[in-house]
Amino acid sequence: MHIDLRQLRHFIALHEHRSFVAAALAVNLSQSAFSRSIQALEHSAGCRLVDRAAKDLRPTKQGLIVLEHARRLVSGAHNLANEIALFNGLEAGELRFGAGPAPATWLVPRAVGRFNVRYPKARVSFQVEHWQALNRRLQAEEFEFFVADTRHFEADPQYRTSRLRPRRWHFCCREGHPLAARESVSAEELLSFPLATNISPPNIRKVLVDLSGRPDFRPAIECENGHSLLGVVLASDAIGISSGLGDLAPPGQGGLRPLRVRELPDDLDELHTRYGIVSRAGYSLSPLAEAMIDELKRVDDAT
DNA sequence: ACTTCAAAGCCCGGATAGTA
DNA sequence: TACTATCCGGGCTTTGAAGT
Repeated sequence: MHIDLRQLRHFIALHEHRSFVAAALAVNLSQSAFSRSIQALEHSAGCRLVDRAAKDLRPTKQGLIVLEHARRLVSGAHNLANEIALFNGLEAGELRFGAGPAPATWLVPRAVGRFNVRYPKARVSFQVEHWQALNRRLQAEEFEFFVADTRHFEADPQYRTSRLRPRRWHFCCREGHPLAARESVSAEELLSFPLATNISPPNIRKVLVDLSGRPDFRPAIECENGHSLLGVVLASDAIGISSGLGDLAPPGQGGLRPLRVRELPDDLDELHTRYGIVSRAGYSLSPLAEAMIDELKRVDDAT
């Protein structure tokens, strides 16, 4: 059987998108070229790899075997390219990863900064998105890993998760805010001000629903960009959420002030972050990805 | 040993037929 | 109607023979 990595990539894309049209689009091919690529792979294998009679285009038994090996081979090829780049250009490879809004405000920029000092020739691009979009990109092999809340992935054998230190998050307001000087505030007082936050993390959503008593609670201001939200908090009377990753400034520096809410016990599990590194199980990471994860863990440990 | 060049092969996109 | 398969022509790459 002749092994063609391009065809294997196409087969993986077909499995992920479950549509010739969508998969062709994802790999930048026309539908006809994509269809022929899958046919050529099936011809090489000497059997059907996709059950076209099934509406979800599921792989046949042979297709599942090919898929399993295809993932390993494609990942191996990527790692090989990166390792050769490491030898040839002294860390001149390319790394792409993703980050959730909260880690992207503080942890990721610091780690990327340190990484760049260590590997000045490496090209790094990271994208900040909601966890579902991060997951889509991970599955499409656009990312090697992402840094985000790991709750959605821990129990799923398709993923490998590595937890960072849990941190206490706080409601916060600007210095000079009517609540800033208070030792503690009630939920009612807190919610009398507009809330500017992202409610994607399930723990934050649960706390807000419990505090407000409303299952459909929505903040007044929502945005995926953590920096923008904290900017709103600094420029208004809105209440925000500091991620516990170093965005609170010492008093007197015009930064954000944490607010203690009387109804929330300090040991409440939902008040702690569960950030971590999420990658695909069964895929080894490139040396650059490993190096970036090391930096993320070092920055996490140092703060 | 190296270069040139034509033929063959491969892959592509567009158009369209066939099917559920 | 949406989706996959096939036909066709164009462009690029590879191969191998011929020439230097």
